[in-house]
Amino acid sequence: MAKKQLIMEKALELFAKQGFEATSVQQITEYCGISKGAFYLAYKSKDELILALLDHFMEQYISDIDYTVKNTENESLLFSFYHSAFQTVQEHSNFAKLIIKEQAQTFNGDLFNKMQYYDQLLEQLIVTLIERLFGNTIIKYDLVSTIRGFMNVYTGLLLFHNIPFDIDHLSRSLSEKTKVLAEHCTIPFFTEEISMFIKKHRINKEISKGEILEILEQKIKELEASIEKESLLLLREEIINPTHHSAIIAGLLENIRSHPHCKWVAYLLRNYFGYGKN
Amino acid sequence: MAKKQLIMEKALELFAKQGFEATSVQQITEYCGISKGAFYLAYKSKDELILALLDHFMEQYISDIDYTVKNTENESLLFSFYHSAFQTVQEHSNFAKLIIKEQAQTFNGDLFNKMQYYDQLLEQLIVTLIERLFGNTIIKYDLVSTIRGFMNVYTGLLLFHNIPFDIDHLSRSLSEKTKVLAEHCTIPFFTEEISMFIKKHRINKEISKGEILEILEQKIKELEASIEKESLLLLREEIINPTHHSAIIAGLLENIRSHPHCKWVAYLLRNYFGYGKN
DNA sequence: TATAATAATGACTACTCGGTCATTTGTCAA
DNA sequence: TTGACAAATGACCGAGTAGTCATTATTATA
Repeated sequence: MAKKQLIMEKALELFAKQGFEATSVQQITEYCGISKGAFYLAYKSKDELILALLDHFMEQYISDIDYTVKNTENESLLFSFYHSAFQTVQEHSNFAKLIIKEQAQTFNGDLFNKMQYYDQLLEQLIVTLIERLFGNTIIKYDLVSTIRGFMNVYTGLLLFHNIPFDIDHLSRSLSEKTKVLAEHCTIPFFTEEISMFIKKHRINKEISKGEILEILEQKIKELEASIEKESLLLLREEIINPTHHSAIIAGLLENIRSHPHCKWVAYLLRNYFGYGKN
Repeated sequence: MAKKQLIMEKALELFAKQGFEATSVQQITEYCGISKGAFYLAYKSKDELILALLDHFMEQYISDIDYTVKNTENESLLFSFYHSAFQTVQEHSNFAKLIIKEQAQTFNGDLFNKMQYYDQLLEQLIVTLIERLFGNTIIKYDLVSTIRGFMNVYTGLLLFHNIPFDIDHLSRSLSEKTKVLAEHCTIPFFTEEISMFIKKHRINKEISKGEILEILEQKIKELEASIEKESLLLLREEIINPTHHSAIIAGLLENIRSHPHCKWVAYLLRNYFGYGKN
């Protein structure tokens, strides 16, 4: 599906410049050098393209950060977290621009739900990170919001001013800020009550064992014979009939973690098997 | 111009729900119970309405915060700043929602410039606030970004989750966080170099004496005889031919500061006369 | 080379948008 | 009651939209 990829890449460029609404299918097809019909052979609609685009990048973003968080010692955890996040932002700056611009502004129902879903995944990641570092501090949920605030603001600067940006330095600065807040703050805004209230008003989309198997199945079909495919097959067996040592599973997950098409399924499996340094 | 006001209010409701693009003039006129023609008698175009709306609310927002900052002792300055900001957000929640949703996402040139302009005014306000409290600390510009991050995140929560929101408590919590950062952080991200770089890439729209006089003139025409009008007339004299004591000017500014139609001109004059507690 | 299967085309439809303007309605003073 | 002026109307216009589909081009197979 080289055509799908082409469309996605070119469309992303236009979306980043102009936004979803303001970019017409016509414009996309012209920019790709294909016909309108060809577009609709690849994607059923403009909306489908947008949703596919969102999935493609958010899955990478989340799974990259997740891997980093799960495989870093506490000492450098905050630094690595920020670094990984900003790294991905810089690599996929067009997508990041698009997300910032479109933010909550989307009124398309499906799109909104998807965004919220990935948003919650990121939040969950941050929560576990904080719990690992600071335990059940009273300002746990304040720290979550604070970290998100840092990420928002500095991501905006990174993307919309062409500053000579030193991500290493930024990450060091932000992890100091986070630690300082964690150690010295005494007045939380989020009470347990309020955070429960927010949690309740969420749609929790848990991914079931069946769904994971489905995604696994599909990825197995996509790949040709390779270490990755082998690993996926073994991991499938392991889900259906758990037999192996956790070290073996960890190794199998390691095999697939950096393959672009496997990142997401690796993320899902890490969570399924409860794998991680914590 | 009751018609203009009606349109603005009703349109704001729709914009907050759906965004600028997604709201048609048709829809606005139906919601107002007027005809399309009537709409175009009040505003030359949809864009003009949007710009007018932005001016109307941002002028209030900025001048309210400015007044608070300029008239609060250092001790409670941070608290008052946050409180004033969140207060206004809560009062004009529809407008705030709109701003958050539309954020940088706007591709209309004029609109973008206006947003950036008000953005810079707010930033300038925060900078002077920080200078007053912490002097020329090395993390001055980091604090600015941090504060903006706090405002963004918690404003989002305030608006999009119907939490029982205690603004007093929130403001106390955030001012503690800000102080903690100011006192304990040692690794600034913003070097003097970077902040200069950003400053350079800005369009600085200074408001001239002439422009202030123009705005004054117009406001004088708008008002009927009243203390406010009287004060405006005296202030105009003062600009053209400065004679009075600064205490008198302060008093005159106080006279007009809370009148909705004068807030903006009061803000401009406060800056023109260099009035403030600092 | 002939045939079947697949990929790609772009004119076309049905619709929505912002904006216009000839016409009608409402409101005064004479 | 009349006439003059202002306020308000909504059918209409041109431009642009997402999506369709009969037709044509390309490729693979026999």
